[in-house]
Amino acid sequence: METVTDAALADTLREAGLKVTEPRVAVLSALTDIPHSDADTVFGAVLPSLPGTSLQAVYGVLAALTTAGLLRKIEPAGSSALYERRIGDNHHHIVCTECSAVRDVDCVVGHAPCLTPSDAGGFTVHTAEVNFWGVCPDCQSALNQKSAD
Amino acid sequence: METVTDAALADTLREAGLKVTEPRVAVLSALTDIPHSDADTVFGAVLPSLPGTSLQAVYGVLAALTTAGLLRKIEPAGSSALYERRIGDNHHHIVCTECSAVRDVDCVVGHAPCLTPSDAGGFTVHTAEVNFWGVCPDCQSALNQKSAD
DNA sequence: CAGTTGTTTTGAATAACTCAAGACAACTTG
DNA sequence: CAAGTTGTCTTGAGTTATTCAAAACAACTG
Repeated sequence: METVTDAALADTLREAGLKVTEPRVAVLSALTDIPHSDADTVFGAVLPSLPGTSLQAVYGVLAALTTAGLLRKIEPAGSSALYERRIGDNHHHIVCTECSAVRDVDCVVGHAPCLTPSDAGGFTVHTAEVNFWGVCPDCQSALNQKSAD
Repeated sequence: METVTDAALADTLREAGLKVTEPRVAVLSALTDIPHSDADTVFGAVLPSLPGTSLQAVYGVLAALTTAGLLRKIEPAGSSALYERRIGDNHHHIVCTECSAVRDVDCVVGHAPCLTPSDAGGFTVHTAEVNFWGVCPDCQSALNQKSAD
């Protein structure tokens, strides 16, 4: 089942004008399974299939794929850099303040007034980023349990 | 002129239930003059008036003041943590992608639909954060000049 | 299949930040 | 106004995420 996807991933890489290498396919595959992963998590995910890989290689691949537009890099305050394959739509993220879990949040379509600041102070605005902070369901349960004791 | 402000800053600290110390007053004063400064910049700003200060002391003061609610800590992707005194209003920031300069952006009052995500996926949303990315006037000029050559 | 270009490996270095223990100063109480 | 207590600052070292550089290596081109 991996192989099927791998061919598609290889095509994706080729279309982006990148050489197809094992580490790159592995990283893409890992991020397909576990989005919002940091470099170390990706490294851990690709290690079984690529025993000779190093963390630095993962950093290199992530940087290359991000530059090529295949990955999106997000850097929530307090966390290390996370990567995801979902690109092209400007969706947002919600981060759990308890466990740092990240989840995608769709932007309300055709309804993005925050993307145009009232006064940009002479800046030319290129992109807008929205991050939400809250508590994920799991941590809510945990907190409720604790307060119930 | 500093002394006048210092008394006010001391009061601010006292009102927040914090002990009034020279490093704290100096840090508050520095951030009044140069907002959106990182720890190192603050350190450089307070060093003349407090020759014996260390960077760690600044980190400690910044953390204490942030916890007390006197400072707001912002962590734009790619930059180190920045601090500002403007708190209480949830204004946003625009960061220059060229020089990392930061500027405040007022939120459109009573007009914050982005603060309520369409689907929070079970998360309890506490706060929303909006960051803009663009090019500051200075860097625009620099870029225009370059392309005109 | 050989060559070129670009990628990965290996090793080390950097920067931002944190932790811990003792010295010290600020507010409180008598 | 002096002494005590509490909390802050100083000093020093350590951690983590990330980046840099050079040599070994593999992928696409013709």
